[in-house]
Amino acid sequence: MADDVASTERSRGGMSEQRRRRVRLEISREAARLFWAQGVDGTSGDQIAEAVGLSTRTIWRHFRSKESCAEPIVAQSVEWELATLRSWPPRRSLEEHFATEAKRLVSEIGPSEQADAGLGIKMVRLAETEPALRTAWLMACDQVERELAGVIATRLGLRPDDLQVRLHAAATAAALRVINEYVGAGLLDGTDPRQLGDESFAFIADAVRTATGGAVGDPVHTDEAPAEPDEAAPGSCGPGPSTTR
Amino acid sequence: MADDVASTERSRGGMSEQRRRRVRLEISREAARLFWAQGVDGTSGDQIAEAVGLSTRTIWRHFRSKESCAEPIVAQSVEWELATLRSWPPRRSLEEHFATEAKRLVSEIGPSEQADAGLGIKMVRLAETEPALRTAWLMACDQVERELAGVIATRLGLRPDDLQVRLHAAATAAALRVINEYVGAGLLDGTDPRQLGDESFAFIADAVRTATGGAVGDPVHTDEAPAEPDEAAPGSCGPGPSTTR
DNA sequence: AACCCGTCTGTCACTTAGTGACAATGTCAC
DNA sequence: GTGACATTGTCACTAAGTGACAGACGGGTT
Repeated sequence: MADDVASTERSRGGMSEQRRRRVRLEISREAARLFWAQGVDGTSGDQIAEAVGLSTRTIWRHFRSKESCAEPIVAQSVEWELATLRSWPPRRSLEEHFATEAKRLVSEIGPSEQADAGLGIKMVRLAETEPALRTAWLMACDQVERELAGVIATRLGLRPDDLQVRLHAAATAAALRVINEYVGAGLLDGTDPRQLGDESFAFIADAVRTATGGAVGDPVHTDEAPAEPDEAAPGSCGPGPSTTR
Repeated sequence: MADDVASTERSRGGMSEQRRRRVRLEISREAARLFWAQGVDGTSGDQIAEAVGLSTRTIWRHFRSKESCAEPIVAQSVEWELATLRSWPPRRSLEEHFATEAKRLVSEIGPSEQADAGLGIKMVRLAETEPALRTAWLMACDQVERELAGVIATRLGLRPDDLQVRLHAAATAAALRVINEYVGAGLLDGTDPRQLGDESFAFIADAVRTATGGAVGDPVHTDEAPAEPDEAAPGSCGPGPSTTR
């Protein structure tokens, strides 16, 4: 918690990169708290600035608009899914990978992360009624989509801007968004977090397979011998969901 | 062409409903034209008002924000897809329906509609770089998603707020969005519209099947005897039905 | 005709989100 | 230390958007 900025890169031109993200996150926390307590319209830039202890001008230096103040806290709430997808080894199935990563996550999470996650869920909930916030949420999902395109492209051996890849990424990201909204709503309504968490892993794996027509989800063979000639023809019949559980 | 407002409903409170939509569309046309010519930031509310021949105050009476001025023209550019999905008879396949509707559309389209469609495509293109406009585009896609939920729910015999339906709708809407962006970019780059049009129909049908894991796209049997036992269990473990709600 | 009534619109004053410009401070490199 | 650069604060300013009031249009009643 001490001001140890030693080990971080600050190659040239100030302590940016890392410190900037911390400041943005700090602002975002306060903004989200106020948004949830008083609504977006009921919260002014001056209030946010005062709450975080900075001048209003500095707030606008870090965020281009009031609503976008919520972005970091929202982005962080999907960051773990993103990181999980990013670190998905080619030779593992989605279910396996999510199961192990989820375990690791549960053991590593601290109270601060938990609070942030709660704020993120609240922002997603607010986004359902506040169009201004919906932008922030959809932007975060947009980012997920972009990252997913990279992941999927790698697994299918195609380029990230390939139309098929983009379609898969978009469908998957949309499904993830719906699941996040569903799980978030459940958590706010008091559903048992543990059960909901377990459910959500199954949901995610299932949704990814479905949204990509079964093309993404199974282990892939990197070297050669595709052995799955069905991925190019997205016909009606579903793929064999080899539950590697 | 004449001011025949007779046949239209004006059940309560003035000629609204229809006239209001015309005014909004008129504003939207000019706004889109200016946005494309000078960028969003380079266009002021006063300019839009002057271009359309109204006072600035009236613009804000019709639109809650500058960017949202683009919404009607964007919404109209996806309206035909929406209408096509909406009128999709249960017993037909998606390919059949889109093919006949596309023919009908080509014969019915006029120069005004064509101009509007061009503006819509330009707005979608602009949305890739102008975050303010991206909101309008994503909002339109959001509307598509909602309508799709209804369509899919009907075809699968489920409720529109069923999680599975929402997942299918979200994935499908996302795929449609990507196709629209792809086709729009192609049109602006000078690809032959006819060929691109034919392509897009195939894309859409294909994408809908893929995005829903094959659950949506085929004719359905309304009365009974599903004859397609694969649609209920789209993945490994069917978590959906046990909604703890 | 005059009259009323409701809606739409314009004008103007006003709040607030967001920017530009400049000065003050703080930090690193030397 | 001093100079270069980045961050922040202060203040004046533009532009988005709202509230309030008044006039215009239009249609129905007598």
